[in-house]
Amino acid sequence: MDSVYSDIDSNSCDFFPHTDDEDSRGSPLCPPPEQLQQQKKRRRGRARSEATVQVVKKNRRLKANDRERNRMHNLNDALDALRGVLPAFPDETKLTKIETLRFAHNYIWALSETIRIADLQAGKTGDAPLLLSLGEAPSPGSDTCSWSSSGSSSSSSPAYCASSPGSPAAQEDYSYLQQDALFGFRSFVPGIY
DNA sequence: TAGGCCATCTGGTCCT
DNA sequence: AGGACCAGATGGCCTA
Repeated sequence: MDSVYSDIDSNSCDFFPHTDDEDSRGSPLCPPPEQLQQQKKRRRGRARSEATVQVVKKNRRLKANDRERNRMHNLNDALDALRGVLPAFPDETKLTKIETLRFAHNYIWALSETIRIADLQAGKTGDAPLLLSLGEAPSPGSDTCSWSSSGSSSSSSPAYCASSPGSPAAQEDYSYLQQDALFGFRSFVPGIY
C-alpha cells in the first residue's frame, strides 16, 4: 500500500538518521557518513533540532505501525482459532470475520439451547440435569440474551440469532437448532447480517 | 465495473 | 512517555 511513507522511504536517508532501532546492514534509515558530519556541525542549530523532532516522530510512528500490525495479526490468529473450533461448511469457504463472529454467537446459542432442552427433558424423566453435570455453566440462551449487546431479556434467540426460529424453546425436536447454526447460516438466513 | 472484504496506515484517546 | 486500543481513510484483490 502506498502511504505517506512511500515517499519518505524512497529517500529516507534525508529523513531518518541512524537510530538504535536500526541495525547496520544498510538500513534505509541510515544516513551517509557525510551527512552525519554535517549533522555534527549543525548540532547546535535550530534546523537540526527540528529535524530531529521530526525523525523521532516518524520513528515513533513506524514503531506504532509495527505494533498495530502485530496486534491485528494476533486478532486474526484468534479469529482463525475460532474458525477452527466452529463446524466447517461443506463448501469449505472461509468465513469472513463478521461471519465468524456471528456464527460463533449463534453456535454458542444453539449449543446452549441444546443443553437447556436436554435438561428440561431430563427433568421430566428424572435424570440428572445436564447443566449440573457440566458444572452449571451459564448458558446464554437459556435465560436471557443479556450477553448480547442488545440487552434483550427474552428467552428467544440472542441479538445475532436472527437466523434462529422465533420460538425455539417451544420446539420439542431441537436438532434444527444445530442444523440452523451449522448449515443454514449463509444460504438460508440472509437476516443474519 | 461495482461492491465486499481485507491489510495497512494514521491520529486520537485512554491506561500504566 | 510509551503502549494498547480504536475508528476512519485508503488502496488492493476478488467475485458476481
